[in-house]
This record gives sequence, C-alpha cells and structure tokens, in this order.
Amino acid sequence: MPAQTAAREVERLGLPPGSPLVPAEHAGRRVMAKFFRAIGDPTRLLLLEFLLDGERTVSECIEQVGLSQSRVSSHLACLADCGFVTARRDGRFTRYQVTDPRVVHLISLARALTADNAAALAACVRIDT
Amino acid sequence: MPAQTAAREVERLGLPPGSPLVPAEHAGRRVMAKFFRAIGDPTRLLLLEFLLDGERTVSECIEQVGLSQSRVSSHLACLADCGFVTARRDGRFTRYQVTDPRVVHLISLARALTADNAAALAACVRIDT
DNA sequence: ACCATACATCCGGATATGCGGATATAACTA
DNA sequence: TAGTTATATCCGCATATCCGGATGTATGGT
Repeated sequence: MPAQTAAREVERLGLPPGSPLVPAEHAGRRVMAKFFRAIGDPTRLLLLEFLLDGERTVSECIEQVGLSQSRVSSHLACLADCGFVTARRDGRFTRYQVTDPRVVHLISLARALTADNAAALAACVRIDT
Repeated sequence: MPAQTAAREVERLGLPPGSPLVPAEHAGRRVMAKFFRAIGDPTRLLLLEFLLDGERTVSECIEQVGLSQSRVSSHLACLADCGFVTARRDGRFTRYQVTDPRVVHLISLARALTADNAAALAACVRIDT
C-alpha cells in the first residue's frame, strides 16, 4: 500500500492539497472530537436513523428509543447543537429532523468502514461497551 | 427543507434504498458508536493527521503529540483496532499509517460539517471539553 | 386564572475514558 | 548471555458521560 493514499484521495475529492484535514490548532481538534463523540453513542445513532425520514416530536422519539424523557430530550439537543439534526419549535412541540445530506454521507461511510472491520472493532478493549 | 433529504442522498450515493444507514440491531449500533468514539478524541485526531502522509513509528508519534509512551501506544492500538490505521511490525518497530482512502473522505466530511457549525458545537454543554 | 401537555434543565449516582508510572514482552547488539 | 531499545499492557486516579427522577418553563385549552 503506497504512502500517498491520503494525498490521492484528497486529490480525488477536489480538496485543496497540502492543507490539513484535521484542524492544526488544539481548539479546532477538540471541536471535531466533540462532533464525533456526539454520534459515538448507540442511542443517538438510533435517534439519527429515526430522524432521517422526516420530522419527529420529542415524544415520538421517546417512544422509539424507550428511555426517559429527560435523557431523550438531552440527546436530541446534543444532536442539534452538533449539527446532525435541525430543531423546529411548533407550538408546544419541538420537531427534529436530519436536513443535511452530508450527515447521510458521513454515516454511510462509517457503515462501510465498520462493516469491513467489525471483528477487530468489537474486540477493541480500549473503548469499552 | 423537504423530508426526503435523506432518501435523495441515499439515491445520489447509489446506496440500496430503504435499508437502514445505522444498524438496526443494538449490537451493531454499539459497534458503530465505538467506531466514532475512536476518533472522538483530540489526541487520536492529531495522530490520524500525522499518519496520513506515510508510515510512522510509535516513537515518532510520541514526539509529535508529547504524551507518555503508554498513552500513545494505546491510542495507536485503538486507531488500528477500529480500522483507521494499519499497523505493521518491522523488527523492534511498529509502523502505523492511514491506508484506507475512506478514512480521508470521512474526516473531510466532518471537517466541512464542523466548519459550518463551529459556534453551536463549541457551545454544546452536553459533551464537555 | 387554572390546569394539562410538551419539552428543557438540574441533580446525584454509576460507568467509561484519558492519563502517567510501573512492568512485561520482544527484538536487536555486544 | 546480558544489556539496550521499542513497544505493549497493567494499575490507580481524575474527569467525562450516561442515566432517571425532580423540577422549571412555555404553550394551549377550559
């Protein structure tokens, strides 16, 4: 496997060559890490899937995942803050939904990568659960 | 923003329509969550960037990130287990490197998404740091 | 005004994760 | 063989994250 794998993909994607993919400053990396941790939870992934097909209220989400109201509300706020879903106030309701197609793309890439490496991933003890 | 954002992107990406993006079984979601948490740490993101351009030994990585040998070794093993980098034994050395172009694609998508939402992301208190 | 509904936030407890130091293993070298 | 180097693993401590219950806030209905 050649060393230029990364450079080639950067080229293929039409990205500016030579510029870092991961932020060079510590603060920027902390933000990107936070972004990934937001979808690094099984419950939030389930909610994300549920919010792909259209708007859903918090109550509908609660029924879907079977956790407490406070927890589900917090998970949804987290997904919204981190840009995975959009929140819309509608009277007493808040309707959440995935609106950015790049979120779909991101998850589909992760799906493919995890599928190709499921065994080692499941066995990795440095991250629990 | 229409409700079919997700379906449209699935179509555009040539993915099988109707099949879930996120695994339907809890075990599968746990694995995908683990995958994202692996890159949900600033140090591992820094290492990932460092490993884009070619093979690096553990010692070189230690110098790059400035953390203890045990910690860096553990971070690298985590990235390898989760499929972000490849590890190759070479005598006394272990050489790590990003070899899968999809990793580059994934990070570039995250870069774009976080850039468009940096303020809210930084302000999200449900995930600390 | 009063109450019910829908949601958001606060709190303390349990588990997960990051950290460095100590130790173990494995490969070269003299 | 003995010693050095490179890396991996184990340990306890500190912090982060998930959880449900309690409480706060806003909207709509009577």
